[in-house]
Amino acid sequence: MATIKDVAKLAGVAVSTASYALNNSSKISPGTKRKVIDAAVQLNYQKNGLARDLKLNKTQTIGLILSDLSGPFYSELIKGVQEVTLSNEYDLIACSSLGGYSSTAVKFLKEKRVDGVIVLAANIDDLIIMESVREDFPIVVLDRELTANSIINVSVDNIHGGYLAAKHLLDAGHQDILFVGGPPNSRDNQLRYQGFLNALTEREIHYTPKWNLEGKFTREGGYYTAKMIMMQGKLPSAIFCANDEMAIGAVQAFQESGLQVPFDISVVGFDDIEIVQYMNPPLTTVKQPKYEMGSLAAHLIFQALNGDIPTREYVLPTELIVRNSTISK
Amino acid sequence: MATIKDVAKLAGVAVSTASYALNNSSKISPGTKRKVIDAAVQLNYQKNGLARDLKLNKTQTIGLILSDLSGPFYSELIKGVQEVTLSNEYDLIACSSLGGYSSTAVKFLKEKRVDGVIVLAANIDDLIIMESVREDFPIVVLDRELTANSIINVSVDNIHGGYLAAKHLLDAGHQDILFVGGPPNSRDNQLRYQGFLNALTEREIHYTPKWNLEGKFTREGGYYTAKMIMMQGKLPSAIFCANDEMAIGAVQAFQESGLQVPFDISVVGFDDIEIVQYMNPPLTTVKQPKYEMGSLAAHLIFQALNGDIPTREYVLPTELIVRNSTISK
DNA sequence: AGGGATTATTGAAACGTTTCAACCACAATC
DNA sequence: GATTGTGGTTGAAACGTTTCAATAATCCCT
Repeated sequence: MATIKDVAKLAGVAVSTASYALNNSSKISPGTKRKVIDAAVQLNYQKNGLARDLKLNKTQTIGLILSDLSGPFYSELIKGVQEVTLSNEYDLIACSSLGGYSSTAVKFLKEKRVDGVIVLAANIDDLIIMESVREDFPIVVLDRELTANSIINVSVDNIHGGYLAAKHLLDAGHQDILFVGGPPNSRDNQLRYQGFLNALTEREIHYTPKWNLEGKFTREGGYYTAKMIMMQGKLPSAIFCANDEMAIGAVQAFQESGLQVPFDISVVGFDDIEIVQYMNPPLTTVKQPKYEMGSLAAHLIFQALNGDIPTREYVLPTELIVRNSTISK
Repeated sequence: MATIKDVAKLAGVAVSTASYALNNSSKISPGTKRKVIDAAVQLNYQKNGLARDLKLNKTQTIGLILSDLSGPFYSELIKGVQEVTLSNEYDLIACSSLGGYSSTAVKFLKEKRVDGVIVLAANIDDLIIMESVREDFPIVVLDRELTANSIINVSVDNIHGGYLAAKHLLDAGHQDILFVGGPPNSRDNQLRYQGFLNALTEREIHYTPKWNLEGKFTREGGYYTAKMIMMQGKLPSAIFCANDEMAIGAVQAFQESGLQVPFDISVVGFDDIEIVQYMNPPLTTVKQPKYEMGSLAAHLIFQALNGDIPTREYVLPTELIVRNSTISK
C-alpha cells in the first residue's frame, strides 16, 4: 500500500509538500503540484482515512444506530436523516445495536469513530448511552427520555396518538374496545395506552381489561393475542393495537378464522408503516411524522456541532389516518 | 478527553503498561492491572478506535454499500450479511452510495476504513469499484459482472427467473403477454427480459413489442407504464413487470381504472419483496434468495480475509411464487 | 550469596496523516 | 547594500494507540 511518503519520495519532495499538494493548497507551486499528483496516480495512492481522522480529531461522519439493520426500520426516518447529513457534507453510516455490549453500536458510541450519533434502538441500554456522553459529542435519542449534557431527546406525541385512536373508535360508536399492548416495559406502549385511557375516561367509560393483553411488538405478537381474544368468547367490537406490526398479525388471525375486518371487528394500529396501506383492508392507524423526526434529529446534531446548544427536548405531533379497517357501529 | 497517557499518569505507570493492562494482557500483575483500570474508570477513559485501527492496520469491520439507505432495500439480504458478520466477530456498517463520487460509499471503498466491502448499489460506477481494488481488500459485488483480482461476483439467475415468470403465464393459457421493463441499461432488466423471451421462443411465439415499455424500477414507473398500456386500446391478458415495485404501481393503476386483477389482467412481478404478499391481490412473483445472497456474500468476504481465494463467480437460483395476481385463461 | 530463570515494567518506535514554524532564495524597497 | 517582504519548501511534532526489545525486579536453586 502506497503511503504519502512513497508519493513524496517518488515526486522528490518532502512529505509535507506532498500533503499540501494533494490537498490542493495554494502554497504549492503548480509545477510541484503536478509532480506530486502524477506520482500519486502512478502509485495508485489512496489516502488513509483513519490517519487523517485521527490527526484532525474529526471524522466528518455521523452515526445512526438502529435496533436491527434489517428490520422494517423506518425508512422514511432514515431518508430524513440522510438528506440533512448529505447537505451538510457529512457522511452517514448506519449500524446495528444487535449484540449488546459488544455490538457495533457501542463501538461507535464510545470509540470516537463518529462526530455525533442518532440512536433509534430500543434494545440499547440507557446506561450505555449515558456512559458515552462526553463533551462536544452530540447524541440525539429518539423515543426515550434521557437527560445529560449533550443528549437531546426527540420523540413523538404517543399519548395524543393513543387518544386519537381511541377517540376515533368511540366517535364511530364503538363501546367495547380492547387495547392490545406491546411489551409492558416499552415506553411507547405505556404512553399509547395512557392516551387510550384518557379518551375513555373523557367519556366516563371505565376500562377493565379482563385479561392481560400484551405481547411483543411483532406480527406474531398480534397474531397470538388475536387468537386469545377469539378464544375468550365474546368479541369486542374494536381493538387498538399498540403498533402496526401487531395490527397486521391480528388482522391475519381474524381473517384466518373467517372474521371480516372491519365488519366483524374494527382494528386500528399505530405508526403508519409503509405496508399497511397495501393491506386488505388498508389499516386505519396513527401516523408518526417519521421523515420529520429524522431530519429534525440530524439538524439538531449539526446545530450542536456548530456550538449552538439546542433545546433538549422535542415532541412531534401524531396524526390519525382513517382507512378501511374501522367502521361505524 | 482522557487518553491512555492520562490514565498511565494517574495510575503511575508507563503508557505501555497501561495499554497492556487495558487489553488484559497476562504480562501485567493483578495489582497494577487494578490500578490502571481504576484510573481509567475514574477518568472515564474511552479508547480511541481510530488510533487503534491505524496502528493495527485493521478495522475489524466490513462495509455494506447500498444504493440508498432508506430504500426498500433488501432487508432479508442485510439480515444474511449481518448474521455472518456478527458470528465472525466483525462489525457491519451500512452506508449509502448517494452522492456519486463524494459519497460515503466511495470514502469507505477507498480510504481503508473497512476491511472488506459488499456492494449492492446499481448507481455506483464500475469504475469507482475498479479504482478501489487493492491487495487483501475483498470486494463482493452483487448483481454485476466485474473481474479483478480481489473482486467476487454474486448474482441471481435472472434469466431463469424471467423464464419462469413467462412460462407460468404461458402455462396458464395467456397468449398476449407484455413485458414491462425497467431501465434499459439495467443488467437485471436485460437478463429478465432475456429469460422472458426464451420462454416465448420455446413456444415459438414471436414477441413484437408494439411500443417501448420501459420506465424506472419504481412504483411510479409501473404506474405510468400501466396507464400507457390502457391508453393503447387492446389490453394484453397478462403483464410481467421487471420488478415488484413496478408491479405494485401497475396494479394500482389498473385498479384505479376499475380493472380487476387478475380477472381482467394478470400481473407477475420479480423480487418477492416483503410487502407484495400483503397486496390485494397478493402478487405472483419470482423470488430471489435474498437472505442467502447476503450470507453468501459475507461468507466470501471472510474466506478471502482468511487467505483462501474463493471462486470468483456465484449464481443463485430463483423461484416462482404463485399467488393471486395471476389466473388461468 | 551468587547466578540463572522467570516475571513485570518500561522507553521508544511505529502506523499515516496534517500543520506549525522555520528556512531559503530571490525580488522589491528605501 | 542593508532591510523587508514574499512565495515555495521542508523538518519535525503531533494525533492516540500497540508492541518490540530492553531493562528491572523477583524468585528459586544450589
